[in-house]
Amino acid sequence: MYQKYTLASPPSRRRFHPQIPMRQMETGRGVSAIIGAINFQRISSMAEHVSVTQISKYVGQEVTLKGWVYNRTDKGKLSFLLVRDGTGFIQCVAFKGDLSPELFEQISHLPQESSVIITGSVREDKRAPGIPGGYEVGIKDLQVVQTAELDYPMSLKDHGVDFALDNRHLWIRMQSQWAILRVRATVMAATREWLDTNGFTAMDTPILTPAAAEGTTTLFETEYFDEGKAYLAQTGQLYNEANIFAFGKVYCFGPTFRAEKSKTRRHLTEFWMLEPEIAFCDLDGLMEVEEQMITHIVQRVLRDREPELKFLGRDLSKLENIKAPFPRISYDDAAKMLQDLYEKETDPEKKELLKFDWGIDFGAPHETAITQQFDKPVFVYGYPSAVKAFYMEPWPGRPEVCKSVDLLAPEGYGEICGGSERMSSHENLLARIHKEGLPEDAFKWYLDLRKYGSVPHSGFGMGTERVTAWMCGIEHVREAIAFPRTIKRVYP
RNA sequence: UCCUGACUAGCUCAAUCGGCAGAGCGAGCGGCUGUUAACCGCUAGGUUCUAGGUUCAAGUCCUAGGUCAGGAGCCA
Repeated sequence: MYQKYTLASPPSRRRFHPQIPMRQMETGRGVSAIIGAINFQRISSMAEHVSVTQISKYVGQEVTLKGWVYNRTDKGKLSFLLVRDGTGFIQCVAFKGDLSPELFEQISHLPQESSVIITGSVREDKRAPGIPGGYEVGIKDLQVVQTAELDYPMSLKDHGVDFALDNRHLWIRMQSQWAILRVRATVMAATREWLDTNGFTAMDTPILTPAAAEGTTTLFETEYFDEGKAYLAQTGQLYNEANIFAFGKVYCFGPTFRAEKSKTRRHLTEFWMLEPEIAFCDLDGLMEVEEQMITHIVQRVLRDREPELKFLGRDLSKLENIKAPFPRISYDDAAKMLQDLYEKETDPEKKELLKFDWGIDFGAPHETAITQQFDKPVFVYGYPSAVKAFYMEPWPGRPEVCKSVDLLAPEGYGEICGGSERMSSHENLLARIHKEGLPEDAFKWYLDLRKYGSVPHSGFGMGTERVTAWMCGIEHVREAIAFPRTIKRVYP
């Protein structure tokens, strides 16, 4: 089952347009010309231009809003416009008695998505819908910049996934999608803010890379002049390991590409990954960094995006709780926990999904089962080396296990961060590269890092869309990025 | 790549055993001073994914193909 998208749209009527010369209206083919006309002339006698986010500061004052008609409801001598300006949604009310007959007629026939400049007085009114809502503007004047065409496709009520995504360029105007993408922006800003104020240097790592960094995943390939093939980066980590020996603590934050044919609600082929890397840092130190940073992100989203989260119906109490420290369990303990859960499960279908043997990686049902035992994100550390990347430091005294750690978000959101302490010995790394059958030449520079002042160091990757989806309580990561790229979609 | 399912009006969906193609929303026109996806009346809107087949008769049954979704695997 999949959640339907609820979208609002107004009744839309248009009988005449006073700002278009009659001569143009009368020509047969003139309709599209009329609709397409843009009027940006009459911007005089306007009050101060304010944004919807700031509207509470202007109660009792006359202001000007610039935005788009998101919805319209007519009620006799009243016309309610729900106007969005990019920063929020606010109700604007036209009362026939306050306006010229021509202007009221025009307002009460404005099509959805028409661009407008509105002047009016701000008042508090609990009935007024919007984000944040509770305020409305009594219209004194309204200028139509463009009367939108009548066939705006993102209509009211439910839309299927395919239709919504085909119209993603318009869908992002809708309240739910707008709210999600605002949260995303705040997640990203909070991430950078925490890192920048905690001694990290922002480094950009290459997007075009010579070969598979981890030697496992499928990569997007492209021609590279006379040098043969280049590949779109799946991680900046190896470069960041070089960067820390120059800058100590670094991070990269950019697009990442995975050509695997993953087809789930947690995967995109192009997503934005944050990757911090830290010198003189072991696995315990890494977990501290992760929990501090995640705590900061969650608390700042709560502070700055409460109206958006409330609109999305997010249970804020589930997020208010997210504060360091987070519980830490070993892979061994997680395996025991899964065994107990397996034995307790009575539903045969669910029982089958929980089946687990030491040595395998967690599947989605396993992650979900583990995180359901906690009301905070949980660290699972010490995975079997066989299921993790070649560069991870072996656990002292237990070579079959490595110093890796995944951070699993609650409520079934699963892995949001994956990291490890990196192998710091030249000898061990070289041996592992040989064992994996990786080309030693390609890793010469990476091996050099272990020769000239090697230190214990650690780092992790965080999936922006997964964190955003968790913050918003939405089902699928494709809504947590403006233009998602999935196995079946590169349009729009 | 594998498993499962869906495809009918612009959108979301109905259509009983194989028997006249339907509704809500959206669009157009009209009504209403507090609407929240308003409500009420009227109007327009269809190559039922494609190609074959069975049948007096196919949206419905059969075959092949297409598109999309959910899940698995892989990963952040």
